[in-house]
Amino acid sequence: MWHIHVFPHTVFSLESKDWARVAFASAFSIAKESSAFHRNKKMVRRKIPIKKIDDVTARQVTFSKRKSGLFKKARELSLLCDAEIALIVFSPGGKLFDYGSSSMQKVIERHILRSELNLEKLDQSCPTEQVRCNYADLNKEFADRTREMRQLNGEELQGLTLRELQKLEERLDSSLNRVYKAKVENFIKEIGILKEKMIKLPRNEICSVQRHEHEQGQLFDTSLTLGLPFPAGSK
Amino acid sequence: MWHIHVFPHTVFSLESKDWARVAFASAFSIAKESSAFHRNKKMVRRKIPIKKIDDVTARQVTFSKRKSGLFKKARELSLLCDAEIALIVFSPGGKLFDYGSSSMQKVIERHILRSELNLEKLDQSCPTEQVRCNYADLNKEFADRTREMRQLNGEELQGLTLRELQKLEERLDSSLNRVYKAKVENFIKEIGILKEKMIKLPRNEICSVQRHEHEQGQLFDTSLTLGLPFPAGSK
DNA sequence: CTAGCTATATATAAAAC
DNA sequence: TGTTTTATATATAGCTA
Repeated sequence: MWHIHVFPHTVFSLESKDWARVAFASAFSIAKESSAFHRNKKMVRRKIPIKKIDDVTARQVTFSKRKSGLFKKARELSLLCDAEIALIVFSPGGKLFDYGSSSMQKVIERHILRSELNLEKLDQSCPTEQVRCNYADLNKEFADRTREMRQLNGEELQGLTLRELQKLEERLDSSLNRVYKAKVENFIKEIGILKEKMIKLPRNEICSVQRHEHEQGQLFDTSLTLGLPFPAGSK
Repeated sequence: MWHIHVFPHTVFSLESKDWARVAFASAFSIAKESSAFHRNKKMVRRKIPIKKIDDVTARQVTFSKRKSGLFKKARELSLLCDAEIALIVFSPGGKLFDYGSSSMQKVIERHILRSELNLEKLDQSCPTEQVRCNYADLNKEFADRTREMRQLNGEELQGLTLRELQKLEERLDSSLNRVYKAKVENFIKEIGILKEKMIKLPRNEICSVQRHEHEQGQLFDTSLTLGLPFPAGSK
């Protein structure tokens, strides 16, 4: 495989070297005819570091451009993926720009619902009609969540189809895997801590350390049950 | 100074990038005639229309990618231009993602201040103490339930102790067992139904039954995948 | 779902209007 | 500020692991 590189970014690959030469030779002679050959453009668009732009004018221009880009992206994401989105932007000058995929208010309220921190504030002010509506929504969502969790607990499985059971099982299995991994990580960490302690202790205290290890026996048993190779160097 | 390399030995140097571009463009158009080109080419990254993506998997992937892009842009705009920004996104599945350049709440409050619509609404009804209490309770319970389910899903496991992880694993494992059993029962039942149908049918229709069985192939595959050996992590 | 990859599509810095 | 142009930087669709 042969490559034609037009630095710095473009690479074109060809299977035959001869072929590449011929192609390029032709291209070169054609290119020489071009007027573009004789133009000399300057290069622009440097990469900028992500920190506050010092120059005021440049900052404003960038703000304007990037803001419109951001809103466009938000709109697109909402449309493409059927997501509910709220975007609020205050310019440095204090001007407000916003976008809400459905109703700004609905999205914000939904957000507040999820945030315990905001709960106090919510209690202070008077909830609106919409909040009460959301109360019903929350109630419904809660019921759904409860049913889902029952099924995750392996209850109420009668009504499910084979396919649904299959999905449930896969979900549980992957959850189990993650939990297992977390446990193993935790386990390895604990082993590390124990080893460190052991090294630091003077010889005449080793005994008590060993007792301590024994108390943690379950920890070791667990690892063995799961087929973990015993960590190298541990005693 | 730009270079065009025809590897490994031939190098053309050009003074302007335009030269290189034109030369390359010609080379490329010639190259396109080559069968070698067509053999290896695979076209990717088509432009997509901005409307809801039908395919569920693709939608999820796109959501994930674009979401991170959107949050990145928001962060950048906030940093570059010293703007106050709040971004709230609910996935189609109801999961919440948010970003606030300062405090989410501060930005939202500032937004609400600016919105006359909200001011009117806020002046309206005050719910009773009872409703507020229930609402808060429900909200709290919902949050708890959500956290619990996340853990059942194998997320947010960092804070848990080894013992808690162990319990979680046991719980998942027994759930998995129940689901597995339910599935096997379901499976056996379906097999029974199929057999019964087969017996009832006259001989000359056996053929079609077999075709039917074939269409249900996944059911059998499923059972094989699943069955045996017992699901990972089970004891 | 997370993570990379490649080729393309988009966003955007700079400059000029 | 708004737009357009240009050349580059970045985002991301479709795949794959």
